[in-house]
Amino acid sequence: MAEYSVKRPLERAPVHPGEILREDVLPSLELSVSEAARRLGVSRQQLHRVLACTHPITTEMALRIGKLVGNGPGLWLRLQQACDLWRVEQCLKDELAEIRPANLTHSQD
Amino acid sequence: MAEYSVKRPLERAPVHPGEILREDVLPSLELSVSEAARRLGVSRQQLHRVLACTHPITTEMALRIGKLVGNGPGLWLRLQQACDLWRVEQCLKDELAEIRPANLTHSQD
DNA sequence: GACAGTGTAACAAAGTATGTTACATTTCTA
DNA sequence: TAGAAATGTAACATACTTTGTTACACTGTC
Repeated sequence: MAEYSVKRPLERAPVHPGEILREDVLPSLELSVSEAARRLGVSRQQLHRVLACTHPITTEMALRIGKLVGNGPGLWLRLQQACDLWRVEQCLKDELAEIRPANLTHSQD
Repeated sequence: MAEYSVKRPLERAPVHPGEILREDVLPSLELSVSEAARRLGVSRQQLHRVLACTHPITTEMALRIGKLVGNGPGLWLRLQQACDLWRVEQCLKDELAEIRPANLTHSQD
């Protein structure tokens, strides 16, 4: 049986939302980078950085893109969060290993 | 009938995750602020800022807290994201109103 | 060839998360 | 009651990050 939505450590980095935006969304909307940036109200370079996956989709960016695309900010934020989580988890692996989970000293009353 | 999980603009700010941590989680674990900070590997002041809801739970913080509490980073990140979204949406309301949703010029082939 | 779109880089500016230090207040305890 | 520990609060410095601006080279297309 398949293990649906089982959370386990990812072995590869999640897809950056900028890639989806560049590969799928903008082409299907027939929007150029320049025009998309203009309509989003950000600079062309900033959008380019996101599409090149060198910069994250911030909360502000997610709101803008969600409005332009029409699906809201949720999807873009979730994708970005997965990327952040993976990256920070790598950097922090050693430090996290030293945090001992706290257990309740006695059951709730 | 209740409107389960219907996404509509929130009229009040969501609860900051620091409040839940301070009011419910740390007390039930019988952890003082100082000891929790020590076990999390952060400064007492930094944890205090989170508990006082003046600073956000970053991805790094969520990983630390999730490890200590035992439930993983997801819950804390979702709560924080809701706060971020609400705050940025307020500040950006005027700018977002000027973004016209892009519609497909013709149906997919 | 002119021109618009794109990729890339360097730089500055603004914001932010965090640690450190300091001090006052509260709470526990011996 | 005196002292110690925990807490709330503030100021400061540091490092990092997001963003805009400017500049330049490289495509395409008309």
